[in-house]
Amino acid sequence: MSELRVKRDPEGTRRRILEAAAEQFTKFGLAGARVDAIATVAGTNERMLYYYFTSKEGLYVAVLEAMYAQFAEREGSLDLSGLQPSDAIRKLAQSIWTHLRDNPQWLNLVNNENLHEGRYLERSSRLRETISPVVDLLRAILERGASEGQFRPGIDPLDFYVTLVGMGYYVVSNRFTLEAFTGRNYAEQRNHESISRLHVDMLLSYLRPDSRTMD
Amino acid sequence: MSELRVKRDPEGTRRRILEAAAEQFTKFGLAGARVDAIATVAGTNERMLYYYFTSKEGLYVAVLEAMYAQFAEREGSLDLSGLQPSDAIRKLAQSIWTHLRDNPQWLNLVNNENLHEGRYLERSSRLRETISPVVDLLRAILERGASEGQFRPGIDPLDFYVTLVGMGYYVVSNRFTLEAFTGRNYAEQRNHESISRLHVDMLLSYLRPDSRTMD
Amino acid sequence: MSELRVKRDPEGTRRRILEAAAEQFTKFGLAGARVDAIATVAGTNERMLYYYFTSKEGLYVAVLEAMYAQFAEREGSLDLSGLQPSDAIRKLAQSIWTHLRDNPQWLNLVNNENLHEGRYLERSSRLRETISPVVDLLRAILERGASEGQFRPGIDPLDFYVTLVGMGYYVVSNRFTLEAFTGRNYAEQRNHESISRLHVDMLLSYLRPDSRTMD
Amino acid sequence: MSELRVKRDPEGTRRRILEAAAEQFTKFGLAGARVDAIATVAGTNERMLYYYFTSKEGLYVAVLEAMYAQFAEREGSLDLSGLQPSDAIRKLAQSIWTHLRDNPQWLNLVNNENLHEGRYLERSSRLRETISPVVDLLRAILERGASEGQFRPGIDPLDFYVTLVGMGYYVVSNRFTLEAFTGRNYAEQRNHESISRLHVDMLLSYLRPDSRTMD
DNA sequence: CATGAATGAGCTTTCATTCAT
DNA sequence: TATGAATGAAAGCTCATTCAT
Repeated sequence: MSELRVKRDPEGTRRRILEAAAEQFTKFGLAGARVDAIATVAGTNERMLYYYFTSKEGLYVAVLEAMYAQFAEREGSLDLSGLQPSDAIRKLAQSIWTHLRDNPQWLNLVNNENLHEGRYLERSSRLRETISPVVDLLRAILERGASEGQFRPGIDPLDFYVTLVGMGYYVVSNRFTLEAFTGRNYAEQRNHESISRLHVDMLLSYLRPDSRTMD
Repeated sequence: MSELRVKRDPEGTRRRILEAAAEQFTKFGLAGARVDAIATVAGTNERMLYYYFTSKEGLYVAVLEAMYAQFAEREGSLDLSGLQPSDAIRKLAQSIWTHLRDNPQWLNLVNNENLHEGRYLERSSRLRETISPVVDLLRAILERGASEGQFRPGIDPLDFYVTLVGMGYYVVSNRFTLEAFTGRNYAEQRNHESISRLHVDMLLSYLRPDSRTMD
Repeated sequence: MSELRVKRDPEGTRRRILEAAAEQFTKFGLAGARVDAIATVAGTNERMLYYYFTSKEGLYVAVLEAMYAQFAEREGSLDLSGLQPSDAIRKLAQSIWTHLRDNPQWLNLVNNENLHEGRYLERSSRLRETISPVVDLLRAILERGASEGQFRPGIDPLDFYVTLVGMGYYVVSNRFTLEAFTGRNYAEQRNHESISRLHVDMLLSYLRPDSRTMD
Repeated sequence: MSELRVKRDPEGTRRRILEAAAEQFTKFGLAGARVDAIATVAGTNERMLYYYFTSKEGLYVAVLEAMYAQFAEREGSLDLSGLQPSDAIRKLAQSIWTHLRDNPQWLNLVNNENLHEGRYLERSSRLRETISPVVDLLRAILERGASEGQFRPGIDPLDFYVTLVGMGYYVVSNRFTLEAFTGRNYAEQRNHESISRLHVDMLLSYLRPDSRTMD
């Protein structure tokens, strides 16, 4: 917006619309966002929005795809080679949680998508593969840990991954209602670190081979 | 709707509006819900909605209050006396998770409230006390477990509670996006039980006094 | 409103509604006034308003009648006996102008009635006689002045009366737009007195028998 | 309305809306006028009204400005050069009164604005200068008349102007209530001429230098 | 590629009024 | 006599979208 405007700049216009839409959809949801506001923020007019994305919903799907792509790229570039299994888990968790904490708008979009029962996600093509690399990575770590006798065997990597992500997701996504009820703001550095320590502890306690005897 | 309609029934009208609003707000969010649809579902006309709740937002706040009250009532009535500490944790977790899984609309409302950064929750009065009874209960269990040498000492009950709730919350709230990416539907009995088992295991592993040496 | 409320007080209720209606109609006009606001100000409910006055328009007509009656009563009680013709004119004018200045809301009502082309005034019965006593009074003064050689003869008392009233009416009724354009506020004592002096001068100059030669 | 419609005609659309609004606001006042009716009369839809004028009130202010501008233009083009002072007064008065009589809707708008205590007039910018040219003109006439010994000296031109305008304003603006009470219709040619003669006589009688001795 | 003008449907809200007790 | 509950119509305004240039 504040950047220098070129007269005919198709790619730039498209990109600015997408960025503005991302901002508005994450702030207000699909129903709450205004086409008019998106155009204004993008520094163009409503017509262009339809020119490039066909409809409000089309634009919403485009934003969804872009954000998932961005998220996947970030997770895919994680290098855990040469680490002890427990350290690898630690680093993986911290990486994901930090990313979530630093991109809370992203969570709004995901929540919105769940409100719509995933309808728009289905509409998009390239997806499923988005998540698998990280789960594969995790599977490898768990297997290595088990074979080395450090982790308990037989853990489902997908459930474990979902649990790990959920720990970071919940405290960020629900930071406002949580603060209202607990008086504790989990977006604050101190509180976030403190509960993250708890979460790492919990994950690693669970992975210990002897802990299994308890249940 | 299908219930017998009495001609003059202020309490009934009010209640039906509230129920219809709860349904619509949880389905579509504050912005997405239509006043007109709420009135129709409630079997009355739009005017009554303003008669009883002043505005759409006023109605939203009323729904929010009602749902939180309902949630608190349910959690408050939990009886864990006479149970071993670890069994008490198990029962508490199962109770909360079951409740969450059976009331997914409730989570939509909470997510919506987080989208609004908790603005409407602030507007309501009676709150904070809603959560404390359960946390007090949990604190007592943790202390008893620690004094009996079964749990590690020094655990923050609030962080532990948030973690516990979050485990159940995340898989239910995000069931649609999770299914899109993992192919696994956590609303299904089998998957829900399986990951719940993982979560209980994890909580109890963490609580074991010797697990602490690991980190 | 602030007076002591009796439980069953038909006359009081009716009177309070009428007073509240007068206030609201003069402030906002017929279209702008709100039935709901009238009831609130009157300290009763909307239903009573319909009980006593049938409709909003019925109430408006009642207010109109009441205010005209009040105005007529005031003018009718004027005693000009024993005064020199020119002094009688002076006193008559001052009396009317002061009354207008002190009851600007009344003018709003009259303007409103003119906006409606006098439709509601027609609906009322006892009227025409309202004005005649003052005009009769004025006619008598003019005739006496003429027969005594102080006033020019042949003046139409009705036109003269209309002119006289209009002088006071215009500066009060249009005080806001006049101030916006002239910067002079004719509701202020000083300005009102100054222009009133001009008006009296003008009326009396015109009445002088020799002034007629000029035209 | 009945004119030929061009498909894309921004200026025309804007103008037609303004004209329709002027008609409706003068007929029914700000509160009484209907946005829907304005759009229909303008031969467009309600949306365009907001497109060009932001809100109903915005449109009202635009109408106000347009009508004042029109009024000012008309008065500004008056040529009184080469006339005897008394004839100049006569011509000025006749010009203003005729204009008022021929544009009674304009008076409705002014009355409406006074009902609103001039709130919307304030909102507008260019104003004060609207009236001054005519007052300057009048001041010059009065001074010339005084220096030539035809008029009494020391007359305040602003008060004199207000009085002059008021004479024409009152009988037109209040023609309906006046007819209800006096039975005389001042919009009719005969009656209007008759009272106008009285008014001119009165103004000139007052201006005569010797009339001043009377008071 | 870009944009101002135009549209109709639908939104939340308010209105005057009537019903039932 | 008094009042809370109920209503339908319509108000002002906003929405996503399309047309014409």
